[in-house]
Amino acid sequence: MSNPEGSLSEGTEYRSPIGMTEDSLAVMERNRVSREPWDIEETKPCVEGQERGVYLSCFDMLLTEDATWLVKVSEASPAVAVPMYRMEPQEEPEQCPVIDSQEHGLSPGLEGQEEERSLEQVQSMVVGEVLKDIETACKLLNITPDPIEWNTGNVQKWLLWTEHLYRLPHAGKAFMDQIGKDLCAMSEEEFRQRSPQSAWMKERCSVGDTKTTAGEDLWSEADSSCSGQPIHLWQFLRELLLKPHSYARCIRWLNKEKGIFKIEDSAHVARLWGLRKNRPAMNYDKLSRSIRQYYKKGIIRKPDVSQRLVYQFVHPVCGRGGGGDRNLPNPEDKLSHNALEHRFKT
DNA sequence: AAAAAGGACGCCC
DNA sequence: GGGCGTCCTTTTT
Repeated sequence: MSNPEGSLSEGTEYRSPIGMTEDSLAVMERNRVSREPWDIEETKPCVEGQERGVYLSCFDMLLTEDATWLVKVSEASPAVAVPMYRMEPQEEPEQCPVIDSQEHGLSPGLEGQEEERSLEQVQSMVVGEVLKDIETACKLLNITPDPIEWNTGNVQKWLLWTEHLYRLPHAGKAFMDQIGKDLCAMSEEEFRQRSPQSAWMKERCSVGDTKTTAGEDLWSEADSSCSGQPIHLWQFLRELLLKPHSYARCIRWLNKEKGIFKIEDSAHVARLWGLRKNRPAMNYDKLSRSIRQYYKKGIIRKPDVSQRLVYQFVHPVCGRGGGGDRNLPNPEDKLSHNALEHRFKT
């Protein structure tokens, strides 16, 4: 039984089972690469960087911001609280309750425990994905993932990358001649003093209005719509597929290499598409009609063995992150990606 | 019942 | 004209 048409008024937020809005999820998800979630062990070296506190790092820009969003959401829905101080990967998550049920006047039942687990998973995902992003960025920049080893050139590279990624004002001069060790030793206050403009930008991102489409806007900015063109449905689907820890519940790869994906929750995907296009009456019937238009154009097709809600990108293309997450020819995408690589690899 | 397929028409860029 | 969004009928799962 799907959502009756038109029942979702404009601006209505989809609330996931764990109590987070789509917007907050979307913000969490920005700029990540498309590797599978849950495997955070491999990026352990980066955790050291976090502990040392590289304040103008991807970690800071993403993690602190994400954590703030998480907290904001938790404030809006008291049933779910994600304390900021619990963002580190836990060695024994079972013993580290995320929800302080006493503080929030809730008695921990089976449902509560399940929510706790979900939240722990979300936290691990956020941390894991951020760490992966850092690792990926470092690979792309050809620098070590451990900031303590960065020389001045590495630091400037990282700054340039971060500024570009988050559209921050140029802050490189403020950190001229700084080596990674300096950055790691820097307190947040020192960082703010050194680059008040960037600090302000960060603040502004954190204080977004969760009730509006702020999250959506930020998300859009960082994704397909940065070209200025209205997003295509196939691009949107790809975006969702690239963010499995957010959207795997509604759409996921069956065979990433072949571009085969399954829509697990047609109503949800349609709702997201409707939100993105500001079409509150969007439903799967209409969305699927648009997908079927792609058959003739050779963009999406039904897989050889046709299954309900399973489609296939006709031209899966491997891309960034080495995970084969590019699925369609997109000249603009490719250009910008190549330009980025060229710009930062030197 | 939900999904799939595709025709038809309208709207907006 | 392209890319949907909407509505529709028929067929399949």
